[in-house]
Amino acid sequence: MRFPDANKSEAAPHIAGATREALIAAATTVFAERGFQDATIREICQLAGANVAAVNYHFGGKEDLYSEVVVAVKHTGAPPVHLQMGAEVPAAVRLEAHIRWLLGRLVCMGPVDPLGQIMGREMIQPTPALDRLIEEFFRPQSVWLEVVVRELIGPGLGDEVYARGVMSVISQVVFYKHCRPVLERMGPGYFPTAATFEAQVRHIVDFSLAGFHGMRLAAAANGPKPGAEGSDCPSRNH
Amino acid sequence: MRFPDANKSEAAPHIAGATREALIAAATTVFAERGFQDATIREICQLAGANVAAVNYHFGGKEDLYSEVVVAVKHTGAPPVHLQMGAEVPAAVRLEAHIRWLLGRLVCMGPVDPLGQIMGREMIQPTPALDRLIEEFFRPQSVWLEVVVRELIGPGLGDEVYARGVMSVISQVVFYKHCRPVLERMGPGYFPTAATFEAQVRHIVDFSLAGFHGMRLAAAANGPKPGAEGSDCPSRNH
DNA sequence: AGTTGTTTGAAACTTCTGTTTGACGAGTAT
DNA sequence: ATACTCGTCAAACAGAAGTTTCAAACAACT
Repeated sequence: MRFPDANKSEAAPHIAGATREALIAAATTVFAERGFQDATIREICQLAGANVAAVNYHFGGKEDLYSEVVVAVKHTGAPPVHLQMGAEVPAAVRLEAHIRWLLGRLVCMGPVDPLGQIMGREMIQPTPALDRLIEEFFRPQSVWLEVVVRELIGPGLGDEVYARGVMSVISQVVFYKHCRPVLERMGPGYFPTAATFEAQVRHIVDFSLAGFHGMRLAAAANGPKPGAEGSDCPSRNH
Repeated sequence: MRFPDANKSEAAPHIAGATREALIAAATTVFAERGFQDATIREICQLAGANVAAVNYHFGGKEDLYSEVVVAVKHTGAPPVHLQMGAEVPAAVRLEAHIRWLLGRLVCMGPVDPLGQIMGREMIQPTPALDRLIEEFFRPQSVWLEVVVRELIGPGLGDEVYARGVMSVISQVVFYKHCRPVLERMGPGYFPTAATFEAQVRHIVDFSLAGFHGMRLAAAANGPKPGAEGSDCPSRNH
C-alpha cells in the first residue's frame, strides 16, 4: 500500500530476516548521523522500508536495537589485519601500518563513518555499550601498539612512559575524527583529503618517530629508571 | 512554595536579571551534562528555581538559551593570558605555556568542565553556535600557535607543514578531553591526575619539540620548498 | 492611591515519539 | 481443510517535553 505501483510481493514477509537486516543497516546510518537520542524509530523504519512496530517486534525496543548496532558496527570497514604483524616486521613499519589503517578508517570512509561517529558519541556520552567496545576494540589495539612503541623508544623505562608514547600517536590520528567539523570550518587543507592523505600519514609517522627519539634522549638525560617492568599500571605516581 | 521554609522574598522577582542569570548558570550545567537534546527545560528551570515559562520569557526558547550558554561559556575558566606573549619569550616557553593552559583547562577543572563538554558535543554534532566558537575561540589560538610552531620548526616550509605541526600539538592535548571516558575505563594512569599533570605537560612539550626537530630534518632532506609563504591556505595540494 | 510595565506561576496545549494492539496475509504442519 | 505461527501493517495509546496562556504579584512612576 505504501507503493501502489509495486506488486504485493515487495513486502514479502518471509525472506528470512530481511527486515531485521534492513533495520540494522538503517539504524546504523541514523544512529551515526543523529545519535541515540535524536534518532527516531520512525525515521529508521522509513529508511528500512518497515513499519514502526518492526523495531519492537524484532529487537524489543530502541535501546536493544542500538546495542545490536554497536556490536555490528565493529565489523564494518577495513579489518586491522596489520595487528598480525610481529617482531619480524620493523617497528617503524608496523607503526606506519597502524597509523595508515586508523587514519584511513577515521577520515576516508565517505561522509560519515558509522563506527567512528558512534564511537565519538560514546566518548562524549558513554552508554553501557562503551565497555564492550573498549575491551573488544580499543584495548587489543592499545596493547599491540604499546609493544611497537616500546620497541621504538627502547627498553628500561617506566610503563607510564610507554603509555604516553602510545597516546601521543593515537591522539594525532583520532584528532581528525573528533575535530573534523572544526577542521573543515577552519579552512581548506586542515582536514585530510584523498590527495593529502599519504602526506598526512607520513607526517604523523615522522613526527612520532622523532618524538620517540626525543623521549629516549630525555630518559637518558634523566637517568634510566629501574623497576620499570613488572607493573600493570602504566602510571606509578598518583 | 517550592521552599516552604524560605521567606517569600527568595523569589524576589526584580533583582535585576536574577532569574535570567540563574537560568544561564543552570542551563550551562545541564547542557554540559546532558547535551542539547537530552537537556530538558523543566530540569534547567528546577535547578534555577524558576518556572518552566521563564526560559521562553527571557530567551524566547530552548535554542536561544543554548546560544547564550555557548557564548557565555567561553569566559569561564582560566583566560588564555599567555596569548599575549610574543617573540620576546622563547618559542619553547610559549609552547609549554599553551599546552599547560589547555591541558589544565580540559582535564583538571573538576568532574565536568562545561566549556570542554559543550565543545566536545559541538564537534560531534555541530550546531550553528560552533561557527562563533571557532572564530572567537579556536582560530585566535590556532594562529598564535602557528607562529610559535613556525619559529620552532624554522622558516621556508609550506603552510601545510606548519598547520600539521600545530595539529600534532593540539591533538595530543584535546585527546584527553575527547577520549576521557575511554582512558578512565582503560585503567589507572591513562588519564592525567593532579599528581601526573606536570609530567604529562612535560611529555607533550618534549615529544612535540622532538617532533618539530624531526620535521625540520625531514624538510631539509627533501629539500626546501620555495613559495611557501603568501598563501592563506595551509594545504596546497588538494 | 492608582496606573503601568515587568516578572512569575500554574495549568493547559501541542507536538513528537516509543510502544502496544488487534487485524490481516502467507506459509506450514496436522 | 483447519489451525497455528510468523511477519507486517495501520491505528491508537501514553508519556515526555517545548511552548503558550492568562491571571496574579511586584516595583516604579504619576
